Amino acid sequence: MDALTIHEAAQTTGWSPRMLRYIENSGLIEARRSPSGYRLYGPEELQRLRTLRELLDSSGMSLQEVGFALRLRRDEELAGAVEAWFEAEPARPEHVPAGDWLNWEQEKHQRLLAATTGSISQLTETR
Amino acid sequence: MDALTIHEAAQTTGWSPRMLRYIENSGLIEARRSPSGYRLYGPEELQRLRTLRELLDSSGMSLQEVGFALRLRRDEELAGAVEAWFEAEPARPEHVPAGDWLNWEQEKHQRLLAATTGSISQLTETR
DNA sequence: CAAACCTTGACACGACAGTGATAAGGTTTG
DNA sequence: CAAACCTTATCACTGTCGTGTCAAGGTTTG
Repeated sequence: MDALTIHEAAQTTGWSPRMLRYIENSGLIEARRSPSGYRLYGPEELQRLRTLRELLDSSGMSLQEVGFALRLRRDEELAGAVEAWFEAEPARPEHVPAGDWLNWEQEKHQRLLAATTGSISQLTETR
Repeated sequence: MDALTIHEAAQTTGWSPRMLRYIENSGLIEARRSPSGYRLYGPEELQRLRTLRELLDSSGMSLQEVGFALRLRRDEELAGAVEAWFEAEPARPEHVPAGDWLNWEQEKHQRLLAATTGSISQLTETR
């Protein structure tokens, strides 16, 4: 039986059992379950728990941010939308007729949205 | 003078002046300043403010998460550490002698740390 | 010069993240 | 079978995010 129960896993990884459950339903590290529903932590999960702690400590990230990073790499569309927002930055217009620039920006906004966010924009409509 | 003051910018973008300042010191969108220190929002900033709102609304991200995404793309080392953590996932050991596996994980952890986090590890030491 | 802006800093408040503790009930095991 | 686990759910508390508001003081402008 090369798997630990939640208390044992907590022991070797330095997390509390509470946090192990919390981490699990944040989607970061899920333990497999015994027939009766007990969490079982194998070598891989213990490894990830230890490196997770290390990651948080050394980088100053929050659990939630790691969760977000996970979301970013799982959700292609989300990553694309974020990417698009950052990429749009350098696009500074040089010469637009005075009085028109504000409006021009509005239109550009529309164009960009249509071009970049793709199916996300369905959800947005005219709100 | 093709730039708006903070109130005007708030007006056209739908943010409050308060939030414009908040967004600024979260590092997301910085307005240039007039000689006396007033924030001045040009076309580009207005554009970004509008698309930022769109991004938040359509993707369900928080401001803080966009801020984190920014940090991720500015801080190479941070991105590397996160990447390394996710990449380590599939590396599941197949056969380790019974009784040794727990220890093996410990060592692997050390190796991985040394290999991936680079100069970050200086900060971590033996804490 | 007074009204209407702007600045930074602070207090406040609801929502949520992170975490412990505790309750009510099922499982494993000496 | 009782002790020592496990499960989910909930209450509670601290801290941070997102946001408004207000204070004290500088700037712009009719």
